[in-house]
Amino acid sequence: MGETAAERLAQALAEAIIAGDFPPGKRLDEQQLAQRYGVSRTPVREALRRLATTGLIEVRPRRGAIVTRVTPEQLEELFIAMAELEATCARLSALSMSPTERRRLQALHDRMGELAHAGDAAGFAYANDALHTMIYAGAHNSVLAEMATATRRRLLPFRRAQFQLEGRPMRSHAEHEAVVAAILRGDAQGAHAAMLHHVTLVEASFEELCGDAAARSRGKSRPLDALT
Amino acid sequence: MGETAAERLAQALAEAIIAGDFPPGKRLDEQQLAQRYGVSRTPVREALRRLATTGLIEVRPRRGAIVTRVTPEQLEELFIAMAELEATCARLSALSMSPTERRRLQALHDRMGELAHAGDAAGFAYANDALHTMIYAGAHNSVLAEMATATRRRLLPFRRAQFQLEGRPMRSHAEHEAVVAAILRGDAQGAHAAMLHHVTLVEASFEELCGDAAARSRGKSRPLDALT
DNA sequence: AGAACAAAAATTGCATACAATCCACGCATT
DNA sequence: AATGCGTGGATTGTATGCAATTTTTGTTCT
Repeated sequence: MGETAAERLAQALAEAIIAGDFPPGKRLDEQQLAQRYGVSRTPVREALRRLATTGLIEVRPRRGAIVTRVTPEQLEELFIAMAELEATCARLSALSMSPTERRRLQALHDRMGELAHAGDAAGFAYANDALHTMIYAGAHNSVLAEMATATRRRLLPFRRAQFQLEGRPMRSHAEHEAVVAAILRGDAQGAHAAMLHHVTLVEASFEELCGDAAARSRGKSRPLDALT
Repeated sequence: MGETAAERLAQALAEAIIAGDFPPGKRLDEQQLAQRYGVSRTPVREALRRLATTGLIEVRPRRGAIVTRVTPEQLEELFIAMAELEATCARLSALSMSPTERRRLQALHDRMGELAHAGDAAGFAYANDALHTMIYAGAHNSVLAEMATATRRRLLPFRRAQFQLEGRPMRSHAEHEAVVAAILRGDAQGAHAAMLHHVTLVEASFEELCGDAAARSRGKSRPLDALT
């Protein structure tokens, strides 16, 4: 038990929410959660406050906590923010990645090509995370990296089923090609543009996956569920 | 007392830290703070956790909270992150500001020119915040705006005395000119570049203000104090 | 004298008790 | 019948007590 109970609880709750055990808008009763996880209300409260800072839940003073209802508009903003953050990291990576980092980036990208060809969606998804994380790190700025990973985590519920789309890994790989090539040749503007393009296509693919539910309900601002 | 005690405490502590009442590295004793503010340890704990998420303090499990010691390297990263965030907002503003927003931006910029000429450093500093906030808003992305304001807040202790530098408002105004002009003419790349340039110069001006303490101690990673 | 170990003191984390606020339901009034 | 108000229940916010862990201090041995 190296960590504190509140920390573990926050992790467990985050996973539960992402997994969809608690639907958006669900009220999170402190006493109930305390019983369910076998602790007192104090660490539950601390975990809730912590989750609130990640945007997963909202706590209104004296009115309890609820799982965040994310409207299509907010989702769009999140995707755009992630695109801009990743594009910025890609630009900085093009400028300041070390030779070693560039070699590793190339190696991972090549391996992802094999995975895409082999049709290994799960493996590709895992490696995809590593690739993006590598680009965050290559920017050599922990503040930006932290923001990017946080935003990525926040979008995770909506990107989960992404790579089950037929042919998505192959297309992703092709888009990565432009990003990686630009970074490797030190083309800052090119890396920025290519990454922006890539994430935009990922978002488009997401809307396609939803059966365009997001687009159709755009005007009504109906909150969305995560993909299960 | 509409708000909760923890909320008020967090605000009070943040102001105290920014004002320099608690120097970086200072240990924040829960009991001590509880007595000092006339509440129990519980809201103190909650306030500390909340401040930790803003980066103002650090809480190590079972080892208490300390005011964050920010090294020159971290400060550099914060400045760069802010520059990139603001540049991104400027780029998006160039693309998507409404005519009304553009008019208001122009008006504020003009007014700041008068303030700079009049030598009203305090007024200029206040309007400066409004200008940057306006550009965050013009990006029409609350996620990015939130990140930018948070980073700006976090750098506040180090930018406080900025505009007392002789001639800084005039130079700032000239740099803003390029940013505002690019936004108004819808020049995305130009707005991005101009804003990046501006914030970089602000950072340079900060280092000058420190008597180059930051630059000189770069190799030793000695934490910095805020500007009082 | 300095280092290593042990016990005590202090501080944080968690549990429980109490107080304040919000919400729902019911009743009275218009 | 609908709206406003009041009371009771439920839920969150705060205080305090206890357990666990860290830090300090004192002692002893090299």
